[in-house]
Amino acid sequence: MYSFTEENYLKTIYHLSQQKHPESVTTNAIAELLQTKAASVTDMLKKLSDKKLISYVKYQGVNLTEKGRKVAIGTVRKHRLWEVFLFDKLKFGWDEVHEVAEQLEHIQSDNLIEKLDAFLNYPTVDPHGDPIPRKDGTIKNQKLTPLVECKKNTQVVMSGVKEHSVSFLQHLNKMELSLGKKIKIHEVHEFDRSMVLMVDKGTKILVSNEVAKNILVSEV
Amino acid sequence: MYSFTEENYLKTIYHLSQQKHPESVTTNAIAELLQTKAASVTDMLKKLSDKKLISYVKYQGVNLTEKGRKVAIGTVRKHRLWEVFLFDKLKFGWDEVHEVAEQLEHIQSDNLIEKLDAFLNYPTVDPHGDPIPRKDGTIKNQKLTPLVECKKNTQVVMSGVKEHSVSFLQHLNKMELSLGKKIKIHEVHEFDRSMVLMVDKGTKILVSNEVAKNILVSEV
DNA sequence: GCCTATTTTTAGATAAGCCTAAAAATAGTT
DNA sequence: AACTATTTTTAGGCTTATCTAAAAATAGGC
Repeated sequence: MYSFTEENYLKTIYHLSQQKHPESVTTNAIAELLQTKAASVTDMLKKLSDKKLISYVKYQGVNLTEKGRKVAIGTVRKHRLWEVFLFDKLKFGWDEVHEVAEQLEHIQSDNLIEKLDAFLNYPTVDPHGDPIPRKDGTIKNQKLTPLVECKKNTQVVMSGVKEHSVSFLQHLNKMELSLGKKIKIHEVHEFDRSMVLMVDKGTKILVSNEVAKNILVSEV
Repeated sequence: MYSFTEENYLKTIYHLSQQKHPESVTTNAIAELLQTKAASVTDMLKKLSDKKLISYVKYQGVNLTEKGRKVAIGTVRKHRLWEVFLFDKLKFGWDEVHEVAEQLEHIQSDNLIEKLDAFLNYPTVDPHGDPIPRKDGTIKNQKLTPLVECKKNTQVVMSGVKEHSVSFLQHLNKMELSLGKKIKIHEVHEFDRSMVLMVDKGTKILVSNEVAKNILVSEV
């Protein structure tokens, strides 16, 4: 139905319109996320606009139409289901799944996605804790709290990450921090806002403020 | 490494050079299998030749080089592993797997294929009984016999198909004939060379000569 | 051995998606 | 309100993979 490239543009516009608050998404922002040039983006915006997938006013940025949003969410759904497959079944690390899912998300077959969903037992979140859109396009967003906001002595469960970079995820691997771990905030250092955590009742570990800002937790 | 299109051309040339006997594969044959025009094929043959993937002499047809053969076999391996995944894990019918595997085979990740292979428990054949090339490029070809060559009262196991069309596979579904079934040749009608089979010691069924020619069996 | 039918290749175009360089529009500062 | 810096768009080109139509090479029948 839609090309590899069109799906990527729509997905990118969707992600950008989620972040921050913006009324509309800018050409440069799209170019940066897609690692391409602004001129190429403008070209594609015209095409997507002709196909009624976005509303686009020259120099004013873009927004997804309902039609475009459906395509974008469909792509996100496929991406995250494949990530679950790679992580749960093929034993990829959570730092490795994204790259391969970027390719798999463009496979065209509704039947495939439905069967994959069933095979994975209808997962609700991907390996990074991000929600998987349902077939009907709805997304159940459980709101997670940045670890950094937790008070001393509270007990929480690691349930997501804000930052998705490979280097951050690998850093968490080294610290043996992964989704589902029970975390008790043992101490908060005033000086640099670093935190001492007790993970799964094991040894205490120290995480920087930078790391604590990017870990998302939920109540026990 | 190689584009979607290049992989498809190489795979097609590989399949054609397996079929029949031919010293070299013709432009028209490639065009027909790929559902494209001879002129387009000529263009691509030049490019593949420049990349040393095929040996190509104008008007004389093509052959894969060792390099090209490796790429082709790699693609066949990926295709067949994905077919096993779709059939065994996602419960696709054997008449449905090919189409989706045509897309999945082009996903680029050696790691993915190794992990998929392990997850599937290192299968040796795909859902149609075709051998899955090993990682090193070798193919273990167990030779199968067309059912039509079997004598009355012999007992065999259905282990492959010669014809891969969706309509043939669906016809076999209707007859409840699938790989692994034990078949006893109960009778062979001289008149039209049709055969009466006893399948898994159940009821007797009649298969036409056309069908019997396209079913491959091995010894019990 | 020639002549015709078929196959294959060449020539010239098209569409998608990308690029650079230049022009136009917008936004921020005074 | 004007000037400058930034953003965005336009213009013109490139590559990949495709096409049609015409030309060239090959193969088969006599």
